[in-house]
Amino acid sequence: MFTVKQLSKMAGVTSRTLRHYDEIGLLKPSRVGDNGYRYYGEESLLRLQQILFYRELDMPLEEIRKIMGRRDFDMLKALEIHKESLGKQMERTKRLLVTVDNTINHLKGKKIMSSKKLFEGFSEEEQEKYALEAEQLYDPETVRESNRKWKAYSAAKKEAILAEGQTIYVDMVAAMPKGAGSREVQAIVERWRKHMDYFWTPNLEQLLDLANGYNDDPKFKANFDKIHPDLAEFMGQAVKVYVEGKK
Amino acid sequence: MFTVKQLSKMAGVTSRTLRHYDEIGLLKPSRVGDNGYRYYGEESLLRLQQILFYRELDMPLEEIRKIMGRRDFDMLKALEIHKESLGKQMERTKRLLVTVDNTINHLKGKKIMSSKKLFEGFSEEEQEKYALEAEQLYDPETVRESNRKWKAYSAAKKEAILAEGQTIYVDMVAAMPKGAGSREVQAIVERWRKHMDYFWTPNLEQLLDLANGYNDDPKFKANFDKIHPDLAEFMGQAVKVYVEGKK
DNA sequence: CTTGACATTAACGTAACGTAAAGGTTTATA
DNA sequence: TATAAACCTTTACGTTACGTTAATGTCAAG
Repeated sequence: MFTVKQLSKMAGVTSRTLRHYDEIGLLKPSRVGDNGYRYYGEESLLRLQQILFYRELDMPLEEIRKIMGRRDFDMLKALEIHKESLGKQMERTKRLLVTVDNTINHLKGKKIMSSKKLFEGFSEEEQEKYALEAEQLYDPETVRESNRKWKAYSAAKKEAILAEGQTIYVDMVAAMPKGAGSREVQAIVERWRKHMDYFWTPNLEQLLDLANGYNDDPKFKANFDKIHPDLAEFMGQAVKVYVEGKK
Repeated sequence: MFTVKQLSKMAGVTSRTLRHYDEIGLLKPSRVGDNGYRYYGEESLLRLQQILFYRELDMPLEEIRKIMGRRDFDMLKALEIHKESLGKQMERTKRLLVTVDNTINHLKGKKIMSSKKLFEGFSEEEQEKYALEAEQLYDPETVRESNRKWKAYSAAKKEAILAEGQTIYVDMVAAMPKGAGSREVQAIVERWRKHMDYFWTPNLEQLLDLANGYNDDPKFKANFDKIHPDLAEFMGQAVKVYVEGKK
């Protein structure tokens, strides 16, 4: 068990940072003493390391929390992806070094640079930086494939489950005119929650994240759009009402 | 001449960012039209590029402004230092990649890692990142050496000037009990300002930055401490009063 | 001459902590 | 055993570098 100071020194962060991560639920201490002191165990080390890798790529803490909160979060897979991302970062820095050299020669009059060449390496699809990591987030393939529960079902059962999902979404579309807060819609959300049980059992917060994921992730959204263009957003609202009602 | 949108697209920043840089005086447009539109010329390109290089190393905008506001700011020299700094960044990333690999093997049970090895590459003298760049700021050697005015003096004259500086600081220490706002101290500040003229003629804001630099820069402060432990701080206060009185 | 893409200022919002302030706890040492 | 140094706590306001409306003005093209 490590104290705040010990862990912070090891990882090169301040104790304020650890307290902040506790506050936002990103890294909770393994144990809290009667005196209120935070104590971190070995597991915390690996988790903090992961957080720092994500942070290294300027990923918002909120998103880090979402990714690491996933039921199918795989640390080994995450580390492999970090390797790729860090590699991209190195390439970016290399391009910047080239730009520096070019600019030096430009200033010495040995070379002429176009306006846009001056900024080569800075932007250039800057979202691609941690795009890889983010992709890991709400890709339905990944979600199902990596799930033990799902794998255990027979082929026939899988078919049936997927069909059930379809009817739920179709029913939801039919109920949309009633409004997200209506009894009918909320009943369907209840069915949807039970349905999710086939894959994994999310808590209320994760349930909300999942429904919002329908909006955020393009692949997921595309599937919903096929049923109805407003379904994805409607689901988000309906689940929000549902979750708030449960608390 | 480029519009906000054009420049922002080239450099990969938002127009809000450019407006912000204008606000804080980091990058002013070359010309402002009667309609209030900002127009940026070729010089702005190089300046923005510099800013982005500094920003790449997580340097606060305020510090960037200070460095680039220096009378002896040398773009070529700055670019050379960027090369070094970016090189350090690459080494850091390399170490992180090693840490990723080590952790992977650790998780696979092929290796045992010490707690601190888990965080290798994250901190490790993290201040050194742009220490090089910041050093350029208030290092008296750099300042004097790179100054044309100073170089032009004869050896004897240089001696005399440095001696004059000493008497000013000694007089200042003697006047400290009178208080920073006292007539005596303010008179010495006036002498000090004239004295600075031998090196370069700063405006009021730069004068304040310089005096504060006596506090911030360890090398500079060490020299002052030899005369009196409170001199550096006192100078800052006295000059602050002086500058505020002049405005 | 209108429409759409651009520009402006003003002002409030946010993320990830930094930085006191005011106070309890633990540990080393005299 | 006392007491100081070094740790820990919560509370709360401050800061940086913009993002994000909102309300409005301007310019280029059809």
